[in-house]
Amino acid sequence: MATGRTHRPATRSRGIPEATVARLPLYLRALTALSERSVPTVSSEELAAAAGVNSAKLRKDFSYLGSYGTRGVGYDVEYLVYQISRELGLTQDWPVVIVGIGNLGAALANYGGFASRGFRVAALIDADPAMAGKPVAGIGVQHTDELEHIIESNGVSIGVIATPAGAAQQVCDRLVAAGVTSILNFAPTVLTVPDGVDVRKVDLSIELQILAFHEQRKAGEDGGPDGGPPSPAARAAAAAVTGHRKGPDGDVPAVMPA
Amino acid sequence: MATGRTHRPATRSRGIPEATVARLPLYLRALTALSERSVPTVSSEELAAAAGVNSAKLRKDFSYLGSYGTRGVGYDVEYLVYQISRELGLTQDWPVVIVGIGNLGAALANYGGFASRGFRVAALIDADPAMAGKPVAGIGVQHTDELEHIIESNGVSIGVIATPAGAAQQVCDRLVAAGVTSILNFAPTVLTVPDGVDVRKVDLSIELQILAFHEQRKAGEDGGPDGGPPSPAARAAAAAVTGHRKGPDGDVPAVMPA
DNA sequence: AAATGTGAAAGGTTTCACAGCT
DNA sequence: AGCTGTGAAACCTTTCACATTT
Repeated sequence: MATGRTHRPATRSRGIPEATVARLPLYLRALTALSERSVPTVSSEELAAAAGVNSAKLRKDFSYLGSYGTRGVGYDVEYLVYQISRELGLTQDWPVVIVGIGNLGAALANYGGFASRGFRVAALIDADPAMAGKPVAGIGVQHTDELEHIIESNGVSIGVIATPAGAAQQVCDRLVAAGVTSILNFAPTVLTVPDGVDVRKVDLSIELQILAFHEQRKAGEDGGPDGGPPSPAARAAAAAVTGHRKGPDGDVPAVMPA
Repeated sequence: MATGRTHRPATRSRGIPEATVARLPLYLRALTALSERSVPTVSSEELAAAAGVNSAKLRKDFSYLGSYGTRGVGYDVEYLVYQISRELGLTQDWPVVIVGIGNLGAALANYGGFASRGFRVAALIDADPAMAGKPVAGIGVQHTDELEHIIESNGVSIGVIATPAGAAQQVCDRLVAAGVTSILNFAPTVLTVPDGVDVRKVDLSIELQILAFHEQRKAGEDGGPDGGPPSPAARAAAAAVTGHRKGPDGDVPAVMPA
């Protein structure tokens, strides 16, 4: 127990696969661009190319939403924009709070992608009293003390955490207690949340590490049959190598009590 | 043709599944924290809890790396830190360039996660001549003209794109032409790259949209058996609703010519 | 003729459950 | 007794290929 969950089993009622849901925003973006050029219809082949996927996948994805295309013709751009927006819940607008207005928080606040498309930055919150009142992206920063009040009076259900790792779990707990049920976490920590709360994580150093893995493989590729078995040899020797780096991952690591 | 690729088929030689690779950094972070507390060994159960996964998955993941545990005991923390670091290629250091030193680029430059663990910010690059020479995170910003020179003279193989969407493909092309083979893309655009180049994408608005989808489902859940079939009804009516929003996704959308 | 929508096959990932080692 | 390592089962995702519709 106590481990909580991580995703959701899948989706309820209409059962759209999670992998499909994750691609809908991609399609929507490509469609929006087409819509602005007043392109009336698009084939699965064209749209797939614009979204960076293959057409069979796209058609399968759309088939979960319903039959919105016309055989021999393609998809009506405006209609699809509407259907996907609705499916994603973007026809209503979602007030969002951003907690932690450091470099990253400020960047997020200024990011246009929030403002357009259904999301509205309802408040910026920071623990530093010196930040209070300062305008960032045209919005005054409020102190953490106000957190519960802000969430409740604005009916916020989506929170963005851009604090140092050490503060993230605390902030998360307060957000959840105040009624937030979806969290986008930029802090390099595993958040523990009750059932029914969704967490998505964006982690820069993880992405870089994945790239490094593949990069290493590429390098080894022309170097002959190296990169072979890990050779479970000198344990003692290896153990000595490690040595503590201070500040393991940018901020306080704060691993679960568990 | 022209569509390029997106991931890699899987992995070469040792064949570690992609899903496992994506979790190694998570394990590494948890292990590093344990290492700092001088915890000598850890069970799959404990480590899994700290990393936010279940223990069967963790054991399966580790089994692809080799047999690094001791039955009845658990895993040696230091030894595992070393093995995972090595597997991820973090025992060498990777010079990285960040292109686009706006709000986000500056946040990335200041993010400690880069500096620690094998990544070194070799240069910050921006197209704005007014930025040139300004120190950000203790590093002087250089002009885009220098890009090729910087890449080549530093042997950079990993690039981070934090430019507006409209500039991203151009920057990407130049990075690739200069020798970069791994790209972390923060711009909300699909990048087209030649085979052999890896791209990973971090997209704030996509993450938010996925959260909104689930959030919407939650709301419908107590409202009875609503959120039912999409009801493929009035197309004309729906199409009228859309209407262009200016600035579709924060920045110039720049969809592929394709 | 062109392009969708979809069963069925193939491939990948997670979970189970237990044999095997310490 | 305790915990790892792993085949086998269950599940999810992608791709194939083609019947169906306009």
